[in-house]
Amino acid sequence: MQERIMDELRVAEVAKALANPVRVRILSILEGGERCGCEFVPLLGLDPSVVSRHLATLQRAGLVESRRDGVRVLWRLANPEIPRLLRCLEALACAEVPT
Amino acid sequence: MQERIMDELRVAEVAKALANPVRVRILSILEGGERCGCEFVPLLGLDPSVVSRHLATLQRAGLVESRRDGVRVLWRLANPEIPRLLRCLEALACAEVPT
DNA sequence: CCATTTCTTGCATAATTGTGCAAAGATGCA
DNA sequence: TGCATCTTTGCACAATTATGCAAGAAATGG
Repeated sequence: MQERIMDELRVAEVAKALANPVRVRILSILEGGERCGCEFVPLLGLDPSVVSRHLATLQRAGLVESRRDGVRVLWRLANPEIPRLLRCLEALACAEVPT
Repeated sequence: MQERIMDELRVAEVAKALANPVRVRILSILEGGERCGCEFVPLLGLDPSVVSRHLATLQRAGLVESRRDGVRVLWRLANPEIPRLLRCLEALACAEVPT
């Protein structure tokens, strides 16, 4: 019961990290491999500060990891299960036709 | 490219519906089968209006469906893939230990 | 040390979300 | 019709989120 609640909190936390189109896009880009943070700025058309915060949100949720390479920070998916999760969400996103 | 954006919007919409512990709990309860809306009130300890809104949110995302049975409304999962999605999220929720 | 590039943080602001109470709707039954 | 039960909606309020600008921090190279 208590663990149920914790479970649902953590699941909701992960889902919250996915609950934004920009962050979904970031993850799907990272499916292609490691990327420098600055690469996302032109790709997403957002301020660097905004990109930084989205990446931090994904990191807090445990979905991405980073390493520094000189001035740059390189980002990658933190878990090989993430593509499966994205496919799962896409399947439901396409299936949904609520009336 | 355009479809990419639509895709990410819809994925984020579905994720947004999952981005709340109460709604995750509702879905996991519905994994056990159809339930009357009023059953959730004592289970979740929330006002009936709040329960109604959470169910409406899940319905808008295409995750649950309902049918009326007299004065009651019975709810069920709208897609058999939802348990798989929940297991996927749980796996990531447990795996995450961000430092 | 200074300049450059990349990244993060501190505001401020607009928009969204979660909640409960009260009231209104919907349905069935006496 | 009137009542009881279940559900939804209108309103208000607190909390959270997304965004951009400006400023600061980190690393590199001259």
